[in-house]
Amino acid sequence: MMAPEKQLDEIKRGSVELIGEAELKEKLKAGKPLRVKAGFDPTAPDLHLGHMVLIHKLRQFQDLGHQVIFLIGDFTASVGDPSGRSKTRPALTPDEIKANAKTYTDQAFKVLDRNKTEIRFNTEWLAKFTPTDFIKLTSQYTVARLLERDDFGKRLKEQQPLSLHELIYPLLQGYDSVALKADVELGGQDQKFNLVVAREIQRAYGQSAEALLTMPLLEGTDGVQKMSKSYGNYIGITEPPQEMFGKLLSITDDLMWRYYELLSTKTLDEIKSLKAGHPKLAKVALAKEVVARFHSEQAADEAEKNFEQVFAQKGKPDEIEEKQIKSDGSPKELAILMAELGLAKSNSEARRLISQGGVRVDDVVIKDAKHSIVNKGDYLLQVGKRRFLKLSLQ
RNA sequence: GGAGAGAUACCCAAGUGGCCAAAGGGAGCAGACUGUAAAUCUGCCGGCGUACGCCUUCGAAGGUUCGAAUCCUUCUCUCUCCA
Repeated sequence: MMAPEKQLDEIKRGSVELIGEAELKEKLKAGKPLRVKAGFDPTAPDLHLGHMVLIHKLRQFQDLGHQVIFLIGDFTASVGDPSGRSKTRPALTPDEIKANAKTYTDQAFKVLDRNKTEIRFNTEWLAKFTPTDFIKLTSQYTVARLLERDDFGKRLKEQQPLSLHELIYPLLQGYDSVALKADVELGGQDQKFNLVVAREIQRAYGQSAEALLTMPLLEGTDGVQKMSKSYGNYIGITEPPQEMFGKLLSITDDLMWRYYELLSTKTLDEIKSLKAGHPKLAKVALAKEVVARFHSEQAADEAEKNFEQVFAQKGKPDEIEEKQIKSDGSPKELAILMAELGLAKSNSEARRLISQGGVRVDDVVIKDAKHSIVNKGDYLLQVGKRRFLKLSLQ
């Protein structure tokens, strides 16, 4: 095993904060593999690059020879995390959770070593909680201290709802660490409060407090808000290579370096030399690296080629979705066709797109909102810069 | 338990009887410019119709009125203060 100091350097790389460093060092010196925990919420079945920041870090722990615990918060998910207000989450059935969890782990194992990962669900211990257990847990912490949390205080001030069960959430999450006897917990920066509570809960239950490693939140493709499915600014790791590549190239330059910092396996020196070159080249390299990781080298090459073809040379992708529509011989209004084909949400929207010059048929910009397609045959429809569809009118 | 405030379109937020499909901002979409970057500028931004227009929408359900997001009643939810 690597020397404790060197391990610490590796562990801290890219992180925001490491709490409990001294104890961690002691544990490392003891030479026993650490139990490293990170929790995930199985309400959304898809992982995106934002989750990968954490998983990437978990992988590093694995490489250092530690035991990684991939905790699926199936119980806490039903409690509802404090960030989503007033939306009643549909209660997932055990089957759905199982299915989500499988998708989750399958995706995570593109980065993690499956054989070295312990997968756990927190219903395992939380579902067995008796009222007595529950009271014992809740008596370990005071309301005032819970209200110290920014989220909570802010919501109170802004007159937003704050439910009782949300206050309890951090305690439950903290108990996970007790049940798992975690030595280290990873979490996003936004999880800091919950994580700190976990340390105290562990102490209250007679365990040594885990070290906390917080990672920055990856901004989504908009470059402002954290990557999240609900903001629609995410890059899902199961997205097709071309999609992934395109999204990565559309991020801002500043954001690109963040992605490098948090997701790339490139060394700091390599990144430095990329910074000296043209940003476009660096962005392509990033996009290729990510696509290669979640798909394959080959897919990455193809995605790049396709991209250059479509955008740099204003060509078309090699593969374009095809749809057929039956014609009765009468002229078909383009706008209506577009709505039918899903290229626009409504006829009106389609008309707007057309009159704004955003629609091409066989490479010709159509500006007449009343434009109709008369003859049967094949047409290539293009909306905006990147949406293509082959229409076969029969 | 008592008193008060509030719920408006994807989000924030104006609007207190007709001029409201509903100001403004953000997000989004399209165009110009580019490196499909950012910034900037332009247009659009509930649905249907080329348009005058029509239909559905302002927490929910009823009611008053020629006419309601706006007034009344009940209900649901949230917040604040007091106990």
